[in-house]
Order: sequence, then C-alpha cells, then structure tokens
Amino acid sequence: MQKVPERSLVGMRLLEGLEERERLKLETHCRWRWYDAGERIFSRGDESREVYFVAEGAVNIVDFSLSGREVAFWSAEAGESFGELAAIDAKPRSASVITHDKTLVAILPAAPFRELLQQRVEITFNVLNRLAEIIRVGDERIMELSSLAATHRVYAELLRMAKPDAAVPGLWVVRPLPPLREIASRVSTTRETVARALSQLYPTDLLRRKGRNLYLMDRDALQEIIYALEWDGRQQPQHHH
Amino acid sequence: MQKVPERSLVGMRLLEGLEERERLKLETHCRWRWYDAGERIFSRGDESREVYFVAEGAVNIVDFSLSGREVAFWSAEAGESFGELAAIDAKPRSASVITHDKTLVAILPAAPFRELLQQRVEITFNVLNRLAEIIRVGDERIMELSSLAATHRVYAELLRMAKPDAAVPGLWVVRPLPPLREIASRVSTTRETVARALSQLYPTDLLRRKGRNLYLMDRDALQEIIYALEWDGRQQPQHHH
DNA sequence: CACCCGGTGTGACGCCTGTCACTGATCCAA
DNA sequence: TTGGATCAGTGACAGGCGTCACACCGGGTG
Repeated sequence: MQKVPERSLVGMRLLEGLEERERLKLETHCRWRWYDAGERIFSRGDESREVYFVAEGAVNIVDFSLSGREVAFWSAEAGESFGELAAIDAKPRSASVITHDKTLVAILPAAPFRELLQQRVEITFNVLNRLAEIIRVGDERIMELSSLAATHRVYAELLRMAKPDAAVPGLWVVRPLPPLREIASRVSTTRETVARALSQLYPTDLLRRKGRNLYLMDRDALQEIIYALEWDGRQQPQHHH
Repeated sequence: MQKVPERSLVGMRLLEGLEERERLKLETHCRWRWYDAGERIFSRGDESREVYFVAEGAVNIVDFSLSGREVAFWSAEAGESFGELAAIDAKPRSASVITHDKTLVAILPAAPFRELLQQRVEITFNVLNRLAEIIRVGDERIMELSSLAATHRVYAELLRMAKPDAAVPGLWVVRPLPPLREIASRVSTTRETVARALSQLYPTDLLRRKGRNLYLMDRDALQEIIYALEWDGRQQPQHHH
C-alpha cells in the first residue's frame, strides 16, 4: 500500500498504460516537492496550471465559504492526481488543495501534460474516466445535500468510510476515525451535529466506538435507517392532492 | 438563435472543429427522434450508452430523491449534448433526462463516439473542456448548498438567469420567468420558499414583476445582499475562542 | 507536574424553512 | 360562461440544526 518515496511517476493511476520510455520523458518535465501536513499547495482562483501527482502522503481538495466554513470536495492519496481541470481548460483553480499529511508531489506543467494527451489516447481516456467519476460523485453529493438531513448525511459518510473488518465477517470498521470536524466538512454540517449523530446511535448498538476505531455492527441496518428516515421523516411524495 | 430542424450535426458545440467529411460519416451512425415536451428520454440507472445531441428544443438533466423531490442538475439546449458520461465510462446513467420543450435529438451509439474520440484529438479536447465545465459548475453548486440559506440560493439563481435589458442599460431581466417550481428544483428548495423569497424583495424595489417578466432593478445590490446576509446572518467565522 | 491545545460531548436557544392547507389568478377548452 | 388544471401567494406550525457556551479528556511539552 505504502509507496516508496522514489521520485518517479510509476504507479500513477492517471498514467496507467504509459510505456516506460514515455514515462521517463514525462518525468524530465516534473518538479518534485515536499509539503508539510496542513500546508496549502494552491488556492481557488490561483492562476497556476500545473498537474500534480501525489507520490506520498495525501491531500484534501477543499473550498471555503465567505464565512470561513470549509467544504471538502474530495481527496487524493498516493498514486492519484489533482489539478487537471486548470491544465485542461486554462481557467483559474476551482478549489484549494491542502495537504492532509506530509506529502511528496510531482508537479507537471500544463504544456507537457496537454502534449501527452494529444499523443497518447489511452491516457486521455484515463483522464476522461477520472473526470466522469468526479462528476458522478459530485452529483451524488448534490442529491444528498438536497434530500438528506444533516444527520443522515453523516451516516451516509460513515458507510462510505467503513471497510470490512479483517477478523469478523459482517463487521465494518472506520479506522482510524478522523476528527469529527473533518467528517463535518465532507457532508457540509458542523462538528457538533456529527457528534450528536453518533451519540444518537450508540444506544441502538448499531455503532460502537473503541478509541479511534468506530465499528458498524450492522451495516445494512444503518443503510436502512438513512432511507427509512427520509420516508416517514422529512418529506412525503408531493403528489398534488 | 433558433435552429432549423434539419437533420444534421452542424452547429453541435461538442463537434466544433470536425471536418465536414467526418461529420457526414458520423451522421450515418445517428438515429433521429422527436420527443414531446415533458417526455423522459432516459432514467438514472438505465443501461443505455448513447450520446445525445439536441438539434431543437431543450432538455433538463435531473434526478429524483427517494421521496420524489426533483433536483435539476443542468439543462441542454439546441447545439448542446448530453449522455456522454455513460458513453465514456460504460457505467449506468447517472441522471435522468426530461424534455423541457418538444425536442429533436440525434442519438449516437457509444462505439462510434469512442472511435471519434480516438481519432480526433480536437473533439476529445472539446469533451474534456465540457466535463471540466460541468465539474466547475457542480462544485459551485455544492458550495452554495453548503453555505447559503435557501432564500439566498434563490437570489443567486435569479442573478444567473437574468440578462441585461435591451432597452434600459443597467436593468436586468429574467424573461420569461419560469414556473417557481422549476427554480425551486434548481436550487433545491420548495416552490413556497421561492415565492416567499421573491415577495420579501418586492417592497425593497430591487425586484419588480410584470407578467412573466421579472426585473432586477439593481443587480449589484442583489448580489450584495446574498453575501451580506451570509456575513452577519447565518454563520460567523468559527475561529476557536 | 502544570499547562496548553485540539478534540469531544451536550445543553439551551432561536431562526429558517419544509410541510400542510387555503385562497386566488390565469388560461384553455367545452 | 363554467369547469379543470397549473401556478402563485401566504398563514400556521413544528422540528432540525446552526450557534454559543462550557465541561471534560488525553497527549505532548516546558
């Protein structure tokens, strides 16, 4: 899982299918740089156009409302990339990027990136697929924001974060549980609401917390709750009477 | 503005830069079809993979929450296209498409579309740019949903819909004002809230309504209100005390 | 140890806005 | 004109959750 911090573009998902020769050539255009955890790589509105490849560490792509509220769009880990948008359409950055951990990135200027796209259709398809994925996830998010109450969005995020437990089949774990503040920014609510959402579920024994591990005792039941609550809870089908 | 309903792909933005020969060849793969206003072209989850070009009319790309609430993502008018996502990544439809008006579409199967992308890089860049645009707009939307109250989102939508008045400089018009229900679905709120948002503004004389025209008397002032209200209104910067 | 700092839990309060229920307008067809 | 359908405006109500405030906890540091 962990990638040796060699300075190469091996293993970058966006470049899958690229022959070694071309990869090496691409690397000659790259600048490498380490960022500390919590550093800002670029900001929304910036005029830079480079594409970034994460070799080690992880970053969050976020934006801030006028009031300072942080909204997390997505994140990129080792092997993933970000910043393609500006390189493609030559417009200012649409979001800011903040490192989550200590992070090593390869910085590729827009020109060689675009040249690559022109020459290697396979890579272009990788990019197309990635953008398509981003759109799909974004649409999901919009739907969630539009139709799910804050509490339910928190549960939905838990389901997304949880992975099957290695030992007990049927048991799911979020490990490590990130600071609630982070979850909040992913589902556009507040730290307090996340805390309350969890507290509300402990008594039912669907959720159990041990240190920085959060166990989902019954994933399906939790899934159920999200939708069930939308039904008899918030809004009824507004078939005009 | 209006396009003659000739059955050709001339003027399709996604195909800009395509030579006539290739365009004609592409047309041989197309199926043409008229849809009535309000018809559903495809639904989220469908397994179809065709790309659609709107020759005449307009469609809305929408999705429905479990409770039946309609959320509008965007729309496509004559010259624009939709359905590229599924053609690109071969996954089920991410949203539903419903005609807004009587609409003529050209239906291009995924295979020739992908072939086109492989052969004509210019077209691929058109697609990349379009996807990038969709992502940018989507991110804006997420930010709005996360940080603006429903009333303010309505105002923001008005600003988006308004166009400068031909006669009076400085005056902006929304013409024709769509049914409030439609505005509501674009900013994820209810018909009633939209109505109240407008009513609230009439007394200030920032808004004036004449039949199906809605005049923005002072666009900048309206803009101002949206952000001003976020400041001293809802949430303060939560600099930890 | 004492201290600070970031992360957690939870109570109180109040506004926003979704829901329900009516009343009217507008427009078109019979 | 009369009916029906869609659209608009508004009052009443209640519940969700954002905001503020405070207490607690654990871990690193001087």
